Amino acid sequence: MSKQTTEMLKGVLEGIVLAILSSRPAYGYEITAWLREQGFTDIAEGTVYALLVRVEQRGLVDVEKVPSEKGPPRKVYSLNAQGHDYLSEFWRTWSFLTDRLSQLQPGEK
Amino acid sequence: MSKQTTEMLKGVLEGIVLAILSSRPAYGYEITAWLREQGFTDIAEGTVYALLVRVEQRGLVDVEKVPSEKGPPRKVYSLNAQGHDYLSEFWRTWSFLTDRLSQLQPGEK
DNA sequence: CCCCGCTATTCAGTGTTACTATCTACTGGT
DNA sequence: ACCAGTAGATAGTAACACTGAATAGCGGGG
Repeated sequence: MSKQTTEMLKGVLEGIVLAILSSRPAYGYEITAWLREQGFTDIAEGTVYALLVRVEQRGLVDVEKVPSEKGPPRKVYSLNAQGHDYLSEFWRTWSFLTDRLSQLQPGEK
Repeated sequence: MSKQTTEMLKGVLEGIVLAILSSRPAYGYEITAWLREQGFTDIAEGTVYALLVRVEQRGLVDVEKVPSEKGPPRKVYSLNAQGHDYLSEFWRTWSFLTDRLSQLQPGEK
C-alpha cells in the first residue's frame, strides 16, 4: 500500500471499523477479511487487532468470547453506547473534512 | 482540537496544503491563517512549517525567499511538476476513502 | 532608547497510529 | 506426527501533528 494511503488511514481506519461494528458485531479476522474485499488490499492483520485492543481499552466496545469451530475462540466486538457517541463525533469530523476538501478539489475533467 | 480531528488530519493536512499551493504560491504564515479561517481553528503554526519542510525535502515544491515589509523574509512555496503528480495521487486516494466511507455512513436522518 | 506587538520561521520533545514480522493456539485432514 | 487454515497477541519502527519555546525583523509608544 502506498505510504500516502497509510498516513491517510490514521484516524480514519478506526472510524471505519467502528462503523462496521455499529451495523453488526464482528471479530478481528472477519473485519480484516471484509476490509480486503472492499479494496483495502494491504491492511495488515496486526493492525486491526491492535486497533480493536485500543477501542476496547477506551471502553467504546463490548467483547464476548465465542468458541470457534476452527481455531481459537473468537473475540466478538460490538459497539456500546459510548462507542455510538464516539462514532457520531467521528462522522461530524469526517463531514467537516470532506466539505473542506471538496472545495479545494479541482473541477473534475 | 479534538484528538479525533488531530488523528484524522494525518496525511490529509498535507494534501490540503498542497492543494492550496496548486492554485497559488503561498508562505507558511499565510497558509496557517487561511486554514484557521476555514475552520481548522487550532492548527498549530509549528505544524504547518514542519509540513512545508517535509514537502520541500521531498522535492514537491519550489521555494523562493521574498523580503517582507513587516518581519523576516517570507519563504514562498509553489507546487512543481512532481508536486502536481503527487497531488493527483492524493486525490485518487482521497476519492477511494470517501467512496468506502459513504457506503458505511448511515442514512442521514 | 527600549520594550511591546505583529509578522514569520525554526526546533526539540511527545503521543498516537499503522506497519512489519513474528509468535502462540486450536482444529481437522493426511 | 505433521501441516494448512483459522484466530489472536506482541515487540519494534516510521511518520505525523501537537506543544512550547526560541529566534528574528520591523513598527510605534512610553
